[in-house]
Amino acid sequence: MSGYQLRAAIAEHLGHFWAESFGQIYPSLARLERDGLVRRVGTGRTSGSTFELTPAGRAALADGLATPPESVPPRNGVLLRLFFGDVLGVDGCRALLTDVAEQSRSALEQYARIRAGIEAEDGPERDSPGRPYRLMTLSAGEHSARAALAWAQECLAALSPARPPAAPPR
Amino acid sequence: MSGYQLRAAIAEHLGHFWAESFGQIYPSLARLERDGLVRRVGTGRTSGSTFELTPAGRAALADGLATPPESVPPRNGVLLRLFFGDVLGVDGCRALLTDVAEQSRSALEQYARIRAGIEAEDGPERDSPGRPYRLMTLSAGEHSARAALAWAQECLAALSPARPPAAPPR
DNA sequence: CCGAGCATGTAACACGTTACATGATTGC
DNA sequence: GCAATCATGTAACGTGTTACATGCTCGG
Repeated sequence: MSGYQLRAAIAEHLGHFWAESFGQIYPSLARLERDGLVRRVGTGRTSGSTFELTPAGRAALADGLATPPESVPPRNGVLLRLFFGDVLGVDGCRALLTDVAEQSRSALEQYARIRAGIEAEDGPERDSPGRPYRLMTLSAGEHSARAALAWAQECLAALSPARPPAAPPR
Repeated sequence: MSGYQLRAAIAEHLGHFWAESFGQIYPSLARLERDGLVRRVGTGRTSGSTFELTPAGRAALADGLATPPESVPPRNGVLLRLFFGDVLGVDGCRALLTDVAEQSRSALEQYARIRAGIEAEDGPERDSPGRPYRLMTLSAGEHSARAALAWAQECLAALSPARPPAAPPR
């Protein structure tokens, strides 16, 4: 692939859990070529060149995948705001939570479409070695979105009714 | 609080979803003092000085909390590795997933302890305005950890016997 | 007296994004 | 011809981490 195609492929297939910018991709591609891990293989559809993994590159990939993922220090802006909910105010919290719920719902819809697409696959695609793993990453998104939705709804329920019920209008 | 105490408080109370390093805290504290948002209030237990929010600082805090949280581009090392599961190999994937399951379980245990502590609160603590919000952030961790655990178990089940992965329930 | 914890700060470094500059090709 | 898309790369900037340097004080 070319750098451009690579970015498009990453956005399409890994979009839910990974992102790369051009500022990362092009220098990386240059470094990989210098180190003999990818090879410039020809000119693409327009003017750019496309790359492919060398055997050494494929080995380096397997190696990199085998290293344990480094845990990043967490930074959840929603939870931080909610933790200071008494400073933010109930309305602000509600807005935050309805947003989470909405985003979770729309993520779930998108995942359903993707799942339908994968499950409709037929022929050689159906037996591709990567298919089970695509389904697993998809399932991770589904679990995570369902959990976020359930949580947001639970919090909204806890927030909405004033526990001591006000006198109902009559 | 002093910068040191601040870091300890963040690690203790926000540890599941936020982290700050000294390299962040001290320069920030200096900037906040320069801008009149915090005030140096005295010497702490040993030799350092402690700070408190000024009224302007409290207003700025409320303001900052009200701004919508910026969404960070996702970077999930586990899912990235799993996506390339056919390159990584089944054993590597299993190791990844058992790790997720283990970490989720231990997180759930810790959350249970924290929940017990909050629910055992009595007297003035029980009516503190921040209490419901502490419970909400805790609940977020619980939902998320449960979802991660369920997902990991589902994937492990799909991986262990030579069997096509079943769609998750629901 | 000494080690552990409290406390402060800086400097180097890595990372990653954004914006910008530039240009080729293709379809209308 | 022109807009959209494909394509490449760099430079500035911000952010955050890590490691280091430093010193106090309190309990044993």
